[in-house]
Amino acid sequence: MPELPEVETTARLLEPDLVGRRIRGVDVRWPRTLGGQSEHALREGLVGARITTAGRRAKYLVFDLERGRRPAGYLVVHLRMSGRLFVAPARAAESSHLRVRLSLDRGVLDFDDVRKFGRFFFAADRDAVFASLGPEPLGDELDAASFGRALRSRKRMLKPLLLDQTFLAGLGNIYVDESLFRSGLHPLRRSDRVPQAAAGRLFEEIRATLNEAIAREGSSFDSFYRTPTGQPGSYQHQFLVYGRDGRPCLRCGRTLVKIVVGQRGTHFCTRCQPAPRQRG
DNA sequence: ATCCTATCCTGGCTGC
DNA sequence: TGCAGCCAGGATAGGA
Repeated sequence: MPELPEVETTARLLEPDLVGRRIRGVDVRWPRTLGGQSEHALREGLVGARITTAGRRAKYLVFDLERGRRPAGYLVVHLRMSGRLFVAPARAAESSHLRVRLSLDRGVLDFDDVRKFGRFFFAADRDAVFASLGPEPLGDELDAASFGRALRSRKRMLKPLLLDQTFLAGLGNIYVDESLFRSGLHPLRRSDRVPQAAAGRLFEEIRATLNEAIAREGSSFDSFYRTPTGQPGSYQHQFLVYGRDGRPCLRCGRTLVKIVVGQRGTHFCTRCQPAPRQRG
């Protein structure tokens, strides 16, 4: 599933083909992909604009637009579960679940999305879109001490808290499970009962996990995530716990387990991640 | 404040 | 073989 590393990879690989391109036309095949925005508004925002950057905020792809050297809003895309964004030659065959196509001055930008959860829209104001997002785990506004303070300021289980994009922006189910295992923290531990040393460890393991996943262009273990070049990522080969329930822990050998927390499959080792005492 | 559930969706899988 | 039913999951909304 596209989380921070997959979105970062998508932005990086799209950049050379997209930056400098001018948008000529907009073709919407599944209107709900616009998330309530009208097709007219999308067209008004995009047609004639030039793409000047390919970046990421949390799990959103963000493309700066310009008209005559003046900033002119943003193209914002969220891949959600199964979205794929890639540049193709203008006459290439359409992918099987095409939702939006932008005609460019060179080729097309296609948004393909099997499950239709993805979003693709124009935003005049970037802050309005991202107002409720928490800090970037790889950004410089956060360090181990402030992350520890943030954990202590909440009274939630670690797993749902780390998935909460208003608390920390960019983690999803896979990288939360991996980071908790690497930190030796049980997913049901209460955030305000994590000692500072362990909080600092968690912070560093989150960053290390994300950086390692970016270096391998993300994780591809089902038919969904592929980079814009169509290649799978390779971080799935590094998974320590995700999807490994029933198999031995690579650290201690105990059989890994899977439970459901907040309706999310949660994978961990009962020995390496000891259960919290009493209720948290 | 936090938790829980439902919603959106489809393809792939299980079980009969 | 066919088919019904279930599952995965990011974000969000509404209720407890």
